[in-house]
Amino acid sequence: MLQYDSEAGRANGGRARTARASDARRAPDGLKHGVLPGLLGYQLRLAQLAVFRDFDQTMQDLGISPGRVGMLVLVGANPGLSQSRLALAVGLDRSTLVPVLDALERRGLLERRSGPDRRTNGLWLTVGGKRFLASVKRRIARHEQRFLELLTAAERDQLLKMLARLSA
Amino acid sequence: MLQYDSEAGRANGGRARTARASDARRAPDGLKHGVLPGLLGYQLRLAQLAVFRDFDQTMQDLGISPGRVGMLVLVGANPGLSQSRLALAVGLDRSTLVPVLDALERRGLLERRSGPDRRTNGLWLTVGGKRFLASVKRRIARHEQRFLELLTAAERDQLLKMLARLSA
DNA sequence: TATTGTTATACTCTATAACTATA
DNA sequence: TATAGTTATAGAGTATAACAATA
Repeated sequence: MLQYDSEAGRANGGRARTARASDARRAPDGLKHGVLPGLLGYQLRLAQLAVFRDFDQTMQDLGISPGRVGMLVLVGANPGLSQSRLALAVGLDRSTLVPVLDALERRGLLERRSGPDRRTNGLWLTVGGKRFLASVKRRIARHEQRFLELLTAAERDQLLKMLARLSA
Repeated sequence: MLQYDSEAGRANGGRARTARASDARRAPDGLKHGVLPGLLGYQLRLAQLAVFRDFDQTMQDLGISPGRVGMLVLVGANPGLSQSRLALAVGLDRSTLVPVLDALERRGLLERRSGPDRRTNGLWLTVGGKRFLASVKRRIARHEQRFLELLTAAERDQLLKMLARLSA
């Protein structure tokens, strides 16, 4: 799987290109992947795909995506949150959120109540939504565990810190 | 921005939940993000978004996505590659690839030539495609540089290794 | 005037199923 | 029968523009 692929070459400002070991080596699929394995964006993408694939399998029967779980968590942690604030927090346009919330409401996981302002909706988890979220959280813990097992505690801390630095 | 959000709780098999410092703290947007900042999948997603956002800006006038660049690199490194093998390598269905290749061919970046088999197309970069790819690679080098600057050389190696371990 | 939620619409990326031409 | 490429179609997920109600 490959969503990002390149050979960087001349990273050092005009000097002759330094061939890297990975440039000519063939991957398990018999193809040359060039410098890809050495590219941050590429490895980041592959790792993210692996983690999300496991997430999907973990949540299979619950039928919920990482993005939707994120919304439930935010509403759970910030009861009465408005749609616009939630949209901002999850990086979506507020119009995009409308059908998403419709679906979550139809599933009985959350509800829109009138907010402090007559323009505004406050978002709240239903009782069922809270129960659902608790179950999801337990599974997320197991899901995370599977990946954290691949790292030592020190590595785990370092990885999280480095990732946070990259996205800052 | 948030595509993945949760509070894990009980990661340790039934013992009482250990509250983490981040659980109640408010993020810069004034919202409680719960344990999110401590979740691997969440930080991975945020880092990937940041890197891809920078990639887009870097390639702005070239109008090419990470995924498309990956295809060009693979075709460049493996001339005569078949569509099916490319689809497999990039994790797409072979039917999905058809319109993508149509567009790249229309842009004059690659071409389908008859393959070893009369069912098969061989994919080749055009002269223009090679020139384009070379230009893209120079920009990728600068793009990568911006992120690698945030890490020491040792950290960079360690990060790439840890990411590879996660996706293995 | 500005903000909140909404609608209508469209674009991107992806998959599945069925087709054709080969093998 | 199986494989390579293609077509038609559909489903996520997202955005922009314009609107009504309210501030």
